[in-house]
Amino acid sequence: MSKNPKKVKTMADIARLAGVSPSTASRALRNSPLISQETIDRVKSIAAEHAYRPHLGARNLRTKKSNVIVLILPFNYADAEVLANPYIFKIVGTIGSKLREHGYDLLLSKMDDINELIDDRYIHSGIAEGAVILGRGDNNPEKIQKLVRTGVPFVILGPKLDNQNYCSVGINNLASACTAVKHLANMGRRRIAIVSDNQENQLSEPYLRFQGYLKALNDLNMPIDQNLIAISTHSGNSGYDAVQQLLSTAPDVDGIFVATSDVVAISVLQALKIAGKRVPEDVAIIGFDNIDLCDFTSPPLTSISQRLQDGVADSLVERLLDQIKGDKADSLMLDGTLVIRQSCGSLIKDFA
Amino acid sequence: MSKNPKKVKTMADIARLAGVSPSTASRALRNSPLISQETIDRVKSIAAEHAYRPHLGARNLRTKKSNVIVLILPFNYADAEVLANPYIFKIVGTIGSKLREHGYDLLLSKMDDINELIDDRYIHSGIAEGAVILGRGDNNPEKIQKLVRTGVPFVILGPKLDNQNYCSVGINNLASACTAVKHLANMGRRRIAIVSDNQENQLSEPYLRFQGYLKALNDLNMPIDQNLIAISTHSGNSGYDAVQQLLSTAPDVDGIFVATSDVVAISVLQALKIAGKRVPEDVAIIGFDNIDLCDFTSPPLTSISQRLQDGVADSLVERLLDQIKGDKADSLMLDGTLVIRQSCGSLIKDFA
DNA sequence: TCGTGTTGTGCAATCGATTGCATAACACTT
DNA sequence: AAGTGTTATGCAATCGATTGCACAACACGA
Repeated sequence: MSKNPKKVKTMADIARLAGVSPSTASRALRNSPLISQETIDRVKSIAAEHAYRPHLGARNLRTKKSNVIVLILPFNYADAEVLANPYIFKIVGTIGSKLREHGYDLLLSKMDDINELIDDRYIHSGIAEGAVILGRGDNNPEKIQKLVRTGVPFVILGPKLDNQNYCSVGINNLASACTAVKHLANMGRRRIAIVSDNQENQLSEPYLRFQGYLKALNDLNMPIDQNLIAISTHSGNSGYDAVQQLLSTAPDVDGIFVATSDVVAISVLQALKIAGKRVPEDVAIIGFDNIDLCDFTSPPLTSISQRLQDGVADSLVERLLDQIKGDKADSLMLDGTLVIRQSCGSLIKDFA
Repeated sequence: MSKNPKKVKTMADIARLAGVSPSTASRALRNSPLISQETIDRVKSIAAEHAYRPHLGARNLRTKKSNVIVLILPFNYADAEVLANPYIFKIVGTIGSKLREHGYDLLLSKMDDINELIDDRYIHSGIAEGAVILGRGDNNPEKIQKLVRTGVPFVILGPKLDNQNYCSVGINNLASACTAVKHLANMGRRRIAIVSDNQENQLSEPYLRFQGYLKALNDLNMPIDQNLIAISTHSGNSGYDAVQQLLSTAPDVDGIFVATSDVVAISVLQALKIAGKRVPEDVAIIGFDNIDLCDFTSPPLTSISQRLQDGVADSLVERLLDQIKGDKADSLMLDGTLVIRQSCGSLIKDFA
């Protein structure tokens, strides 16, 4: 509309055009009760006419807010393996959506060095106000404690640990794994294997899931057999190796809990078929994450939902914003939900 | 180390401790040749001792740089359908990784209103310096032209259109689709169907892929049969409906080019199996995107690679940074690569 | 000894919006 | 008419780092 909108950039320009001071213009644009309605209307209409937008960098500098949250991904950007997991993507989308409702943008980062990233590079430098950390990854407790001491607001997506002095939101990995394994047993499986990834870190999710597996067997008075334990990476083809191993060491395996992820579970499914096993007739499978694709494998894959849409994302965002406001935030741990499809041999279609 | 690191926050603090002026401190920290080596060393060691980090918001305000690029996702954050597509995630990871190498961070956004987002909310307000737009989405050419006129640096990931006056980087969708269909024909298929999504926008990728399908049939002197044309959404189960339709209107279909995405192609694969069709013996399939999962379906899915890792991401980032520097950037359109696996009935394992 | 360079530093303005404080304009009471 | 409020506005400092310009200190040749 206007001939040269390029000329009008700052609030001072708007103020000049409206015949008021910059402070009045600032207040008018923010509907300050200090300013008369007449002035507010005039300033606003001039601002609108020139498509004026405040410079958020300048505002942020003054107000010490940035309206940005860093999202720390549990891996290197270039790490195609884990990045290919649709579950991570779902997390990004769901949490991003919630944060946006509160006026926050999401900045992507990776977990090369959690201290460097959060403390120095992002928060103290004014880029972001807080962080969402997707899982503890390989970070040892000391590293997280260093982060806690900086006072940076953050929430970790993951299970709550014993004596934890920071905020996390997630599902009970141990209990959920236990539920999955017990379900396989309830369906009549007696030789239940686990496929899991690196458990070096005793506080990690893989470790907790493995403990859940052990607990279930223990509760059921079933023996623990090393031949039924296989290790995977997060790669989409690591299920092949795991199946090969299991079929050679325990050819009578009749159930597999794939604790790593659904992505690996799907490759386990394929590998079993290639090996001539029927799923679920010969071998039942349960995965972890409940990705959308579970509905479309054959047979559809039973899996544990981390309840992103169903409490976790909302609570996580709420608790992060609480901390930014200066309040303390408690951790939250929900029970995972077993979403039953055909791969586990159940006839039940859905499970409350 | 130091007793109260909290007290030292700004460059003025460092300057005071070093006994120099803030300007000298600033120059020292940036290795200005104006400052003596002795002073540089002293200032730097004091800064290091106090773990000082410059406030990037303040720097950005002064230098008018933000080192942030907005990534416009081709859908609403909350739109689970498309978000579940692992291909999008791969894009984010690959482009994010490249940008990081150049010191840029990635801010996520969605394409609710391309004008609002880029022109007002991000670039002119100083949050970001440029944008990467994942596909043209539903934006009509006028909208993109408005964006062009604002002078905002951006690159669209997608094919180059005729008479295009802005920068895009991507593969030739029409030619790639044509290649796929011709490959099916070369494998002896004579009743080749297409599953494609919304083609309302005549400049969109679905439209171009459909044109490629028509061109291939035309080049091969094969008839165009409306019964061989099915529409899908991006949902992971929309392949079911498409297959149902095709099998009823054209029961003799022996090849399907799933132009929408591999995610849909996978559901087409499942649907065919449920319908009792063997793949590739009865029906051959080719998908689009070449997602990692293609290796793990049964049979593995032949697909068209958009060459993200292989030219597209690098070129896109390079051209965006050129524009930010003030240079013009040409568009680039590569040929997609047909990655041959078993689903198309080929015996060839890989294709150069 | 007086210019003329060279080198190193500091002053103060700047980026653009916000905000504490002062004050002007006006009404209204006693 | 003087005093007390109320309402609306402007001045100037501020957030923290950067940078053009001025200038001090010193060396050097003439």
